[in-house]
Amino acid sequence: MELTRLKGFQDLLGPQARTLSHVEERARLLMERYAVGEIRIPLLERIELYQRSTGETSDIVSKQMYTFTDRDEAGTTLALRPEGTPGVVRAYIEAGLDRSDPEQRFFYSGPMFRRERPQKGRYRQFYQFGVEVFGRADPACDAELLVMIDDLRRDLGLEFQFEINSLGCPKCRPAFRAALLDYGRLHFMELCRDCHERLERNPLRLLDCKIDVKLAEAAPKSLDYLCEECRKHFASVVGMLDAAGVRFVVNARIVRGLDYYMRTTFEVTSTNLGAQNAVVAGGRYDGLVEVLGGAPVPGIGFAIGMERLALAMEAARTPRETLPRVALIALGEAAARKATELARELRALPLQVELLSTERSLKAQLKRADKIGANYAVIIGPDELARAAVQLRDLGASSQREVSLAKLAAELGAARQ
RNA sequence: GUGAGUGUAGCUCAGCUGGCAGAGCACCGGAUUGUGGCUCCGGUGGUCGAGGGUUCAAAUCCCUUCACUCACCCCA
Repeated sequence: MELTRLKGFQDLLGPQARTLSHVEERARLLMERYAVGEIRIPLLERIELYQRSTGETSDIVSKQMYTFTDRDEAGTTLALRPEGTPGVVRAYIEAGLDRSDPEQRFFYSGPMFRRERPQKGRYRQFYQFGVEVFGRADPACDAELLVMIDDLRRDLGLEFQFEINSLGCPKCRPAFRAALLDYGRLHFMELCRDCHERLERNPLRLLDCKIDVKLAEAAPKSLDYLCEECRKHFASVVGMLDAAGVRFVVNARIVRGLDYYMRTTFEVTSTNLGAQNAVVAGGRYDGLVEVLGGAPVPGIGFAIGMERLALAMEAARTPRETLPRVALIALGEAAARKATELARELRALPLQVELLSTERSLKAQLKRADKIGANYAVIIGPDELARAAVQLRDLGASSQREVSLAKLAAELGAARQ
């Protein structure tokens, strides 16, 4: 086969697709309870949107975007969205909400694209479910988002580790950054090769080096450099999380790779996911709306890695209840007509009903019923048709009895319990 | 971009120092005229990832290449 799928792209069949949809359905339900409205935005944007917001130096913008030139005269460069936040902020400003009605909460759900080397839990097209809140600078908002994630976790029956940190604001971050830079230069000879690179590009990243763990742990911490307002904000968030019963740890090494984050940042991980174990990440980005040409409105948000969450679900083997499944077996043309009508009736109960191929033998159809995991087989042939009845077979118990057509729905309805 | 591992039937894999390509599962049929699973019998199914080389002979050895997987980087 030569027309195979692209590297890092995946086909999700049956159960896999189902798990992903299930996670999305639960998240959507939660959004309703948190009064968060939906936003649908394009998959394609001008490249400048990401250059300005995500940051030129970030790996995402500098080497992971799928870009191409449009066919217009100007030759506009377009990019498939590598993340959701910039597009949402753009739409928010474009709708004039930053001026007319700044306090807004949105969620989005859909595919993102990054051209990275794929590995477990990381794909070139991946699905994110994200929430963005605008116009709220108060710590209660930060805490509420984390509580929201904890609610989803509980609803899905999973265990997560929450880690939070504060990166400070434009007032206090420069001092921290400078201290980190000094530290890096002082210990330059002891740093790994990647860290030499990090020192140049993004000193904050020194903190999550996995090689020189001791060196990273001894490095200056942003929490020690917070200004008075940032310190109060962070303490407030911590207090609210405690009060709400969210279990978390403060981890001074949680930094985000994107330029726009400030103050509260967080990362939520799940064990047994392999190396790519971050299922949710986010933080506050108070300057971003302004950077993209809007009013100075604060913002905060997070994104859920949907397939990572789905992987965690599969690993936890969280069972889901499903409707009893009925295989409808018809023998002959007249019976098939009756079965078509019957299927509709049973589905309305509701039951999962699969009408099997009416051209195959009874034996073949029963075999098929077993294969698809049906709980019951309803058999209707010429004899049954004449008596206005069906054979109701319990495939688990291997028992079978004749039931009149009039009573079938009631019988199977009782089986739903 | 870097490193490691793996490519043999639809799936999981065996195949030793080179000598007739195999097993289990799955699929189809039969044993059973309209009764699944269990059992028994039979059957379909192969570019041994691809290309080149060594050899009387290559799935096996050598070279090249491609794909997949995991990890690094980075990130959801």
